[in-house]
Amino acid sequence: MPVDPLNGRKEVTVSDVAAAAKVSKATAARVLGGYGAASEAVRDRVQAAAEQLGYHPNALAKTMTTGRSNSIGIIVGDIENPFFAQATRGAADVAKAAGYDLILLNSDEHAVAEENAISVLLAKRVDGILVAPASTTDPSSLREAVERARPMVLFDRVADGLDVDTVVADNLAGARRLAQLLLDAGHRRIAFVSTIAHADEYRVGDRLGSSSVDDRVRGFVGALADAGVDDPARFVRLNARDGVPAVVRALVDDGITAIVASDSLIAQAAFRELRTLGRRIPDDVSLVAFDDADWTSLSAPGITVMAQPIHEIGAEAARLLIRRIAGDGAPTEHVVLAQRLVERESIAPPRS
Amino acid sequence: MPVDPLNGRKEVTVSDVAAAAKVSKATAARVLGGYGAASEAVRDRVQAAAEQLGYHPNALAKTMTTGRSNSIGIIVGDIENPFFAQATRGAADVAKAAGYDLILLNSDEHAVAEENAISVLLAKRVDGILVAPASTTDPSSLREAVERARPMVLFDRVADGLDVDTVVADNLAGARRLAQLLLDAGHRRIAFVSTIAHADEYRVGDRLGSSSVDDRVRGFVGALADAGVDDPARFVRLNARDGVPAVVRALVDDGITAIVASDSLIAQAAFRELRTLGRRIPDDVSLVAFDDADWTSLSAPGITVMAQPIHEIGAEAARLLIRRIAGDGAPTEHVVLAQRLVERESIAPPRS
DNA sequence: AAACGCATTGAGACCGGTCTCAATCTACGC
DNA sequence: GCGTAGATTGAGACCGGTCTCAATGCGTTT
Repeated sequence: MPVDPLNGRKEVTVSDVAAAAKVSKATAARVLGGYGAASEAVRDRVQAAAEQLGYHPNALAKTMTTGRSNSIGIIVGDIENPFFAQATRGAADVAKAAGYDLILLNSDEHAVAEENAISVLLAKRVDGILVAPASTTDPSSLREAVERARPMVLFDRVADGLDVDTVVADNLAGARRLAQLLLDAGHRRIAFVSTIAHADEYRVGDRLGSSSVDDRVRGFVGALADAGVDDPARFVRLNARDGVPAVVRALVDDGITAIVASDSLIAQAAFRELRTLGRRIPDDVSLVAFDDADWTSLSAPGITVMAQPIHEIGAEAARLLIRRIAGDGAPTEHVVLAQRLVERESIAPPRS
Repeated sequence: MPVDPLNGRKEVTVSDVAAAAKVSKATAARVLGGYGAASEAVRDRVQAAAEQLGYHPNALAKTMTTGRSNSIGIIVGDIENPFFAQATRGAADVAKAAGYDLILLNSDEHAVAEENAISVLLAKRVDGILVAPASTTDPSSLREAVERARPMVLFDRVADGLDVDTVVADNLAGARRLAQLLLDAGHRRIAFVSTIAHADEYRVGDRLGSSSVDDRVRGFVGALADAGVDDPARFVRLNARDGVPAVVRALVDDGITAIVASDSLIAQAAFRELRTLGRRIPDDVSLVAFDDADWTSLSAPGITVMAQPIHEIGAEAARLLIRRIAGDGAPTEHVVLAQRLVERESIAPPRS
């Protein structure tokens, strides 16, 4: 009867049950593990002994032999971010239905933390890994898992040069549509705001560090260019992490009449700053955003948003991963899910 | 050189490194595991071989021997709920700093799912478990972990009769204060709305299934009673899960002049319903709530809320758990963290 | 009773690391 | 050179389960 080092308490093993049931360890394991063959008499005896002794399986020992842990690792930027909480929930539900649990790690969108998370998960022999990559352009931290042939699926953003499955929302089309709404309302001075880090001011053709933001910017710029707006890239504001309020203030001072916020946190900060500046939405500045956060329907005015199928992104990523774990060797898939426009009251024609 | 069953790929073991470095398996393990003694020459040789062969540790094998997994299980109602996402983030940060990762499972506030989650976590030999219990009054699903002496800390709610550490917010005081604000504004017909399931209408002395809601109701009722309100229990509405809007409608029809929403989701539904009914906040109905959700500061009017220290609840729970894992045998602790009132514009005197 | 086929069972190896303790090595002091 | 003490090393057991295959048991047919 072994001793549990955490507290000296004993965990009952298959061997203990076997001895009590007067069968071999292998037979007891067959009964308790639910594989192989056992006579009804032996089975009853083993199960009675297991219940009597209080046997509980050790999943680690099982994994040691089978190589299967029934765990899936999931690495998100920050679980506190509603986007990741929802995607994680979607993934968790699909995983749970298939008999997997999730090991959760936050990367804070940093490559070092992401690489460390990958190592931890590989050491724990997870069956597969879901990642919202910290970087689209430098996926080096993800290569280890790929090289060790551990199934991996990326969600929300892709990683350039990595041949793995991906599940993202159609940010290009979503951004085009948001921009088009503003253009249709008569706006020409429309800004796009993101917090993403980028070395310089945005130029057409730049590849941004997050493909979801890159797609949004390209959709935005493309729609403006198609509408004949001169040099639309000058309306793109990146690196806003140090202060969305300041960026919004400068934009308003520059005569911007509409803002596309890359996510709901940015939109929230913009909303607050416009309120502070005494600028009315949408009379003075129209505001639209990605993601249908709760507040966007409760603010006055409600904000027109492009809602992502967040839950489904997580769920689909988990489905793909589980198929890979099961041995699916088909070519990699790149799923692009449609976004849904939610029109509210934050768009009006510019004041001119 | 073993074969990985997931894909036939080989993982390098300590034995492989030992052979390459011409030392025993035990010596190679000492170097790679960072324990015991090894000469500098041997150490260099082993590390070079490990790097050359691409050795990666197997955490499961280590746990088999040490009994320590460096994983903490966390069971929340629903990770998509901002409360749990934030608490989880708080826990994850403390855990990570102490060298632990989190295994996340959702209970959906169901005892069966919670019991299953406990079993999964125990099978995986997590070092400890954090739980937001599905039931305060029936903690049977949690007993297994306690009986098997696995460290456990409850957060957000307690479980009656379970001798484990707990971390909760001071909901009693928070509710008294919210109620007092409304009383001070002149309200006497104040309703408290919760979605919690309860067999009958609330009666003073009833023990509700979630201690956080129970505390809120008791604080609410207590404040009203102290203010001389006759039979305040009649203003408590439970079981609103099937339709906060209908509950709000009925309350308004009954001449209720103020509402205390037990959480921000309920407040949100009430806000929408009042808006739909054409009732102005706070002119017609004052509305206050627990939790400082984003939307409560962006709505018009902003909602006065009692903000919980959510992040800190998760973080403190993880700190207590890590102490227990480390062998702390002190009597159980019951931490009650203060809430913070955030006053906005949702309170006005009743119309009379 | 013997032969055959199938089901059941047990012995032993194995997963990949940690731990214990005796054997061996090394450095130092006399 | 010898003895001693401490450092280093290796052999083997062990964690708790799964897997393989030969041995055994059982039922049926000839």
